[in-house]
Amino acid sequence: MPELPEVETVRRTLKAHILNETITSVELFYPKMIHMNEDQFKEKLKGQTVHDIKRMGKYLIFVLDEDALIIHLRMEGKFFIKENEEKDKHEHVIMTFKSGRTLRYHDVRKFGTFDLLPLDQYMDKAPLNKLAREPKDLDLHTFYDKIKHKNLEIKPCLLDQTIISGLGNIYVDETLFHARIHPLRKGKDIQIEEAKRILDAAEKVLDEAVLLGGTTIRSYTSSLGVHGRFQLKLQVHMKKDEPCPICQTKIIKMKVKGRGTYVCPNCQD
DNA sequence: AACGAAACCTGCGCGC
DNA sequence: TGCGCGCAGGTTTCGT
Repeated sequence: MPELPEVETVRRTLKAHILNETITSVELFYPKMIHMNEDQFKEKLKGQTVHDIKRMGKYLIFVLDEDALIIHLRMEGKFFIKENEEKDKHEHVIMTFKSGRTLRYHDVRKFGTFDLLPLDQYMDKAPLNKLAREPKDLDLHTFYDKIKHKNLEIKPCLLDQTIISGLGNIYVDETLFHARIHPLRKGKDIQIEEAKRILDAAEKVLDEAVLLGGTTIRSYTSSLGVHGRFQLKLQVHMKKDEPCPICQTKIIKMKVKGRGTYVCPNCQD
């Protein structure tokens, strides 16, 4: 669920709360989510201070003294800041700071990932080295060159973070609706003018969603208690059988490469 | 190389 | 009430 706007919202909220905090200890309850030795992970983090929190696509980057902690929330990852409270069943990483406060990583599905890499290397290694730019920074021709030979449908192209970053299932549906492009169109059949419409629509959709604090579709609490409001602006996603806001045709739900996909069969072609 | 499918997980809502 | 099943979805891994 967290796509670029939700991750950006988490970034801003987290930064306001834990900037300049120094890590005194780390507890790890699901070691599979880090991609290194558990003891090394804890030892390296200990003593480092959070100097900045950045974001690239859907990744959060904690800038520490020596290392970058690169976090992907995947489907359901979220953070909470607590004092001494008891550990929740779904908290998999707990960082304790000098102030006594703790940062809890909570993830029911356990899909999230943490990677710790030296500051001078993290851009050149997985998971960030192949990440594409996000819509506002992506050059039209760079984007067009990556899709123009693809036999793959445009929707999965847009979900591919090495082609364009930041979009997930919700915002791809919204982007294609605004661009008036059907999700089943092949990448190679997209004209450059249409590619421009897609980039413009993606930028606009993401910008507005960031302004509204992202989308909260699930009923349970979001990261740090922040609730987004963009769900109120969704045009097609989750709108099966409702009238298209432009032409009143019923929105249909279909599967595209296994993903639930909402489309106005009249506006998008 | 390029694509498809399965895997990673858990909770929820459904039909029976 | 309880059970099994499909579904949800971002990304990696494995297979073709």
